[in-house]
Amino acid sequence: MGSESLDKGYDPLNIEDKWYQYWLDNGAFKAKDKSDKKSFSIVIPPPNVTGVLHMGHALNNVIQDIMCRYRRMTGCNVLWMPGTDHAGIATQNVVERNLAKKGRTRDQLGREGFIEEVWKWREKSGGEIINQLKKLGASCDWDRERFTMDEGLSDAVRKVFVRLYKDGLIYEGQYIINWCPRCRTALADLEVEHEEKEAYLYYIRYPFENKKQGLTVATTRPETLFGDTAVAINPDDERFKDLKETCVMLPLTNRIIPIIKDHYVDTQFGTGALKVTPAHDPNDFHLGEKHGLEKLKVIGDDGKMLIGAGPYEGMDRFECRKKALEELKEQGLLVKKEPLNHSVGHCYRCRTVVEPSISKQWFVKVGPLAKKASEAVRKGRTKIIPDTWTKTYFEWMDNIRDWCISRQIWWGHRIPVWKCPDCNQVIVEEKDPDDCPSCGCKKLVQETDVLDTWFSSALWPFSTMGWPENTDLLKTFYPTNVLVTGFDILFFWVARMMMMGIHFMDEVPFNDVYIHALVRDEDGKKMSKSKGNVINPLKVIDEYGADAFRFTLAAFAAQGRDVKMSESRVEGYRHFVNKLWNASRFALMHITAKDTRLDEKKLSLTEKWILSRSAQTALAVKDGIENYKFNEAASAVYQFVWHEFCDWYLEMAKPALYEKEGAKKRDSARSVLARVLEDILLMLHPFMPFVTEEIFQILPTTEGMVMAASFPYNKDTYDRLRNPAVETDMEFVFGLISGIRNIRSEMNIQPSMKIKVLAHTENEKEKIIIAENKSIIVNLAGLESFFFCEADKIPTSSATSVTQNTTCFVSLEGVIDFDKEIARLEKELEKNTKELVGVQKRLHNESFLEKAPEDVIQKVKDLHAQLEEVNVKLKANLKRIQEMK
RNA sequence: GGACGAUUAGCUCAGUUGGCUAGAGCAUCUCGUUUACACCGAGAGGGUCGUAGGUUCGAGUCCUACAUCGUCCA
Repeated sequence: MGSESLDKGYDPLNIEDKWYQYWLDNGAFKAKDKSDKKSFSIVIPPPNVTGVLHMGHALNNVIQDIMCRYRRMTGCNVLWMPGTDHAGIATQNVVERNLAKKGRTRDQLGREGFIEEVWKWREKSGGEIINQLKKLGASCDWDRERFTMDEGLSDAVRKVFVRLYKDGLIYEGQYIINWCPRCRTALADLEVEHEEKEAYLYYIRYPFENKKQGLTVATTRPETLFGDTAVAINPDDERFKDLKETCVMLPLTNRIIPIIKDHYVDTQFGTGALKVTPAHDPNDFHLGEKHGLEKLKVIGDDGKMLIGAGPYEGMDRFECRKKALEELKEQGLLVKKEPLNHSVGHCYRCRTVVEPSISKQWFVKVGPLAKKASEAVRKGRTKIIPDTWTKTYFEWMDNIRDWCISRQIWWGHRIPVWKCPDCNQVIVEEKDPDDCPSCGCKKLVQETDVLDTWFSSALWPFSTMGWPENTDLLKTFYPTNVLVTGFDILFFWVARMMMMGIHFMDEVPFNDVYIHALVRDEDGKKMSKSKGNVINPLKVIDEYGADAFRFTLAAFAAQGRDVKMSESRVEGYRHFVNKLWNASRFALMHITAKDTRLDEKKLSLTEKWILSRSAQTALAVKDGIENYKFNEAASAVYQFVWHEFCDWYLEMAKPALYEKEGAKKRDSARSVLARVLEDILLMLHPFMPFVTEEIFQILPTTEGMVMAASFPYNKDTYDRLRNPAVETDMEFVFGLISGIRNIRSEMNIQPSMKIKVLAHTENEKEKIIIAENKSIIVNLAGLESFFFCEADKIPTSSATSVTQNTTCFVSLEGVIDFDKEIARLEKELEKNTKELVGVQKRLHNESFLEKAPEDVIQKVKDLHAQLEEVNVKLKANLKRIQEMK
């Protein structure tokens, strides 16, 4: 299926779609309901059906995909369960807006007609995000895709509601809740976003009955005064100790309200007198309950004033604030106003200022559920990573308030509660009842509210696997291994899944929760449409390819730190994809189908070295992915591929590959090249699935698809190939080459000019390494000749570089610049001396020798010997050159 | 007001249980088209690791305080 030859540059266009389809056709993403293999499962955080792919989704799903692809390569039966969420309020808003364009409203359609309209919308344009996830390369088991409004999931929702109700964990009650006057629905506490706003604190005088003086209260919301049913003061407040009056007159009305005393009142804030509006403020609500005050609702569900506001009835709440203030001023009751910053709650779906309002709603009593969910994390049955979020989780769980689950919208799971109009019987059942079980009345009325969307998403880990049936899927994959999510829905979703999972499955929904960072713009600002700093992931994919984009996300996804995204970074990693592409192109010029046999006993130093490094890198990638350190995995493989494989190994292998050292060496080089390249493709595949599949399929030495291949780490191979001694020897060779290159560069010797170098060393091992790797040094340092020389035959007119015990003399006859060489050596000597002094200081410190561990002391001693050796040689070289001048 | 996080090279960030001569990428400077790649190669410069104390033989790493920035909660 591969192309016949590789183009000079990598072009992701076409290639990506081709392989994605190929994987689908081959069922590569499919999970088995039952299998002998080890299972690994993740449920996707279901994106809103209204959603379009943004950077947050991209990061979230790339991380999941990396893990899933990796686990498949280690032989697991992997389930990545995909789906979308019906997003009650958001979806209803979208469909309503569409209707409005046609000049229609949902009320005109009626409930059933409107819901039909929503389903039509969903068929046509809902779930576009699923296709976008495919562009990313997400390897979800798409045949199992679920939607929270599907029949099966809806049944689960109903069952859960009924059971919780019967367990006494769901109740209906008249409470103060957060009301969005635009969405016309209740919101949970969590769904309110607080924002710091500049406003005024108004001081309003509430006169005593004799119309003299009175109490001055301070408020930011004067329009609520119509709902005041008391004024509260602190009984300990000195200012009011002589107060005789028990009542005040409520301005702009003719009502008289009592003065109550309560320690709750903050004597520091405002005037110490607090207006109490139980129907429109959560704190006042509790104060009202305590003192048996009337709860007078004066702001309607549409945000307009109710009859209690007298002449202002029907006026918008903010307009009323303005008008009421004017009137108060006129009457001389507005004492003063001062600027104040305070936080104002906004609807998280439409940004409208939320109105705390009293209303009849359904609640989940979360206390008992939260306790178990909290315990599960405390006992380590679920681990939150990074650990810092654990504290946040506990804080929320331990101070949790009941969860308002009813929403006054139409799109969602309708609450399975019926009331009998005749006998007021409440019926809560899984199946729609025909008649009242107590009086037989047939005109039962179903609750009109629907459930909070998060109520159904809380069931996601088991409802998607077929619960309440005890399916094979559940047996195989529940609890899931890990949940990957952003911290913004830790409470909304993760915490609630924990509660529901434990309650209904008797088992936590996931072993690990990995919380990743937020994706921000390059200045670290949150991306938002209004700021105009949004980067569209699909555009990035179009321009740079999904592989480059994925690798960028992985490389920047360090734990606990936000990802700052900019296109130039993606561009950088596109270069990496291209580098891999070209290295493969080079390899393909040499490798044939026969080059699969690797004789590990007949390898050269460089071959042993690259195999050792490859083994080490595979381990680093494995560790990185398994420990959620994706950036470490990514950078390990990046460093290896670019700077070890390409920069060193390929260059060193060229003479052998071009058959300058005989057929045997050529074949060995070929098979090592084939092997290492294959390992690279395998370890890169979780990060860059497309380009690795393309190359893998073209390589003559590989079979099948890279997606189904085995990850190149296992303990036996690692122990056999990893060789630290070889790495040390190789580094010595690199040191020699770099030393000579440095001289070439500093002395402005053109790369095309071949030079003569002599080496002197007293160290036998170094002599052997040099002799064995002579041709490599000659090639990579651009030498004309390279020989050993004895101490008495040291060339005079040469620049020198010291590597361990070896000194290289770079012959510069006629072209040597003595001053330059002296300066160069002095600089090196200075650096060396500085280090040497530091090390000596430590070795002369008795407490160091006494208290430091043995291995550390030995290390320092070795280092000292090394430095001293080099020091002596540098000095000698310097002296010699100074005498020459 | 409470909680958490950040502060390391010009920029973006790594840096395990303290053993470091503090790393990488991008950017900068010099040289160079040698048949995988100029989306490239070779070489170089650049940091008193936010500030002040403390613990320790030894601190970028641990502790305390402060400063600046950011996020969440009230």
